[in-house]
Amino acid sequence: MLSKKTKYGLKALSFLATLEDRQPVQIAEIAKHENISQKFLESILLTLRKSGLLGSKKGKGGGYYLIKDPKDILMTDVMRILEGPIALVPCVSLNFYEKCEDCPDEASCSVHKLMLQVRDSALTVYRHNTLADLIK
Amino acid sequence: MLSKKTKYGLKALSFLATLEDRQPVQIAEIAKHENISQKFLESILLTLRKSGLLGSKKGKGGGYYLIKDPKDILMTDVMRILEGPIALVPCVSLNFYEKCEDCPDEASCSVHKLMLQVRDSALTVYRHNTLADLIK
DNA sequence: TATTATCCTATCGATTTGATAGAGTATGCA
DNA sequence: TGCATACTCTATCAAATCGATAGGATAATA
Repeated sequence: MLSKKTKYGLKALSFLATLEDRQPVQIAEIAKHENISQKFLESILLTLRKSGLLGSKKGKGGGYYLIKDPKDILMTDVMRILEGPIALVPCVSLNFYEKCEDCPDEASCSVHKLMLQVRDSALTVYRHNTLADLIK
Repeated sequence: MLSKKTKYGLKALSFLATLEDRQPVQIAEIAKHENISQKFLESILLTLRKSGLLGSKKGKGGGYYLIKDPKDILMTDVMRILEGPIALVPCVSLNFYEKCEDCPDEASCSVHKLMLQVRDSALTVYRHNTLADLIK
């Protein structure tokens, strides 16, 4: 299941992408527009800023804004920042690899074999979608 | 993330599928072979039996066994039984559909659009894999 | 200097997860 | 019949995660 963090983050990014200019938008405005708890959204936007997708400005006239062009923001990056691993098990993760302690041999593991395919199919989707694609 | 329930369930099914005959196999034997907590596995096998994938026999010489041929057991079914929805959000689920309360219009929702693609790509994988494919 | 709006940490209740305990029930066999 | 075996079922539990909230710190604007 997709976490609400990811869901809200995607919605916030999409909203910012629909705006013509790149002027800062207040958290309150985004939260209201997307029906999201403002305080919860605060922490999400902070994550997105720290990972380099958003810029921010404090004080009057401040808010959050996209740093890059929506067509240059890949879903692979967004998903990894918000949701974490794209793979369903750590032993098939490219960016968050971990060995299973109960599994003696990955090559002969049926779960590994299946989840490798699922990961690749998801990766294909995320690699072919930018933020610009989502708001078309 | 894949739950351990699903992971263990898949491993148990795979183990049973590798056996030539369809004689009952004790929980203890499966648990030992796959390094799984026996009590936890008990509840998983019970689920698989109730959903029609496994048969069971009580008493001496009892245990669990596959009812169908491994090549007739689709991963779509196995995943839905063990893990639940294949979709990452309920609003794009075929078998567990639920409307998002915060989203006024699915057609214009960017999350919906992306998750629809992810669901379809995962479905394709699960539909093309049977239990027989996993143990090859 | 006052106001505005992000930054950051800490906490909290609810839910889920993985695991365990133990009594009940059906089967096979002597 | 009686006993051993192995699944059946319910109840419980600790730990982790999730979604959300509170409140003060910090920086920018006017």
